[in-house]
Amino acid sequence: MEAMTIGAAARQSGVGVETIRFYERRGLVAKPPKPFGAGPRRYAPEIVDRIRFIRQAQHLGFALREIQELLSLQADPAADCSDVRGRALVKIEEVDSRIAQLADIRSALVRLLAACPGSGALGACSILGALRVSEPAKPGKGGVMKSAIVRIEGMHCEGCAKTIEALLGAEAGVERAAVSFEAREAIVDFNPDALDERRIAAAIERAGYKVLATAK
Amino acid sequence: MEAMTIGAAARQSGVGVETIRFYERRGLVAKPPKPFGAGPRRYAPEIVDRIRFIRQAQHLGFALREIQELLSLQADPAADCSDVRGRALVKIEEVDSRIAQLADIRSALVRLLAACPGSGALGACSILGALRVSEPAKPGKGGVMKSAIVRIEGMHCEGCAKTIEALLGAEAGVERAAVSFEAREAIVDFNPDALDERRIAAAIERAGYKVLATAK
DNA sequence: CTTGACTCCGTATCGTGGTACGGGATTTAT
DNA sequence: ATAAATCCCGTACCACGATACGGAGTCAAG
Repeated sequence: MEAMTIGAAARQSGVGVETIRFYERRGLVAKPPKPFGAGPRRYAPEIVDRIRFIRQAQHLGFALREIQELLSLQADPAADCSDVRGRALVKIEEVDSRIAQLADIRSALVRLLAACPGSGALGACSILGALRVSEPAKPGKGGVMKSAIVRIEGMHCEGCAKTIEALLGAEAGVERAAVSFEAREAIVDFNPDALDERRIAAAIERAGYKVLATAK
Repeated sequence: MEAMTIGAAARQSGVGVETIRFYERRGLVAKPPKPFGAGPRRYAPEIVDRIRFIRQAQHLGFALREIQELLSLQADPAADCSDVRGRALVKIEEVDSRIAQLADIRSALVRLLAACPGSGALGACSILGALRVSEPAKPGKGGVMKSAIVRIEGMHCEGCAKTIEALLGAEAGVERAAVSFEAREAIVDFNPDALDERRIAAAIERAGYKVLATAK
């Protein structure tokens, strides 16, 4: 196996012909020179290794642009192993933050599910309701901040208080939320343009607690 | 605030004008009819709610196509809350599998890092070497699995236990995590190449609980 | 000497979620 | 009255990683 056509190279490296051409256009692999006269380009077996390298790195979450850098690093005599190590570290951090982000999404979804009655008319669907309510809330755009004290019934423990706090904190327009299990109340600072007491109460009730009254 | 121009609607819902037009093209929001004679289209205030709904759902990981379905569901008198619930469940599963995939990537990267000398010539770089060779270890390929029992302080209720469990499950390298509120402990099976007890403890403490000790 | 398989090369298309541009009409503020 | 802001509408473009298409050339086998 000394030199092969693009089709053979594609089969050996497990990608499509078009993909190799695509990598050539992107500068990830070299395009062999046209043979004298006519005939197909001849690919050296190293290209297969190079393509496998690319696919491996992709599996690890590296983008083609980053793989390109790894490959030039590989060709650079002045490059040090710590350069590569650094890139791996950065990638781990990226993966971590993506995971954390997904974990947030997950817990928000779980929260919605937990508050959902499970069946019945859509008008009462707490999931759709939660989606309807919230808002992006501009960060402190000089808008007046309002404060509400909400009495809550049905908390069992400090953990419930924390749950409600997190819930309120996630609500759009809420600047700060403090829930006391002992005092059975929540103190919520919020942007009145984005939110009102009714909505706050609704958010708490959606989580399965009872709101007694709100005071300014 | 009865009807507004597209610009006002955009400001109120926190998106750009172009985005609203884009949503109109995608059929996510209705395009108000042109007023008789001349003048800008007039948007009803409901559009703001609808756009906020869309953004909220996006935050939860729903694609625009899926949001479109949620919106039609909302308009469908025959739709049931359980339909919505089902979609949320599916989305959670998607999020979970994406997290699992990222966890695999993470542990592969960590493994590479662990084997890396940290500096020196690239020829000897084990990371590049591993990429050159094929195939990252498949999960459960005889890799030793370790088990740890972690005593936890600060759980208030069964919900706390579930929280920690989900958290640990999302940690890279964790194969299985069971948290008992009654026993005040977590049993974690994990890949020792990707993780150790310190990291597990750190993950739990990050969530606000206290770890007492770990035993093999 | 024809058929089929393959190559070459440029260009177009996909899906995802938008953003940008440009020219003309109109509305609002001064 | 005029300038600045907005609106309208179509179209083009961004990243990302490919995949598809079409017409022409080349090659080996039957």
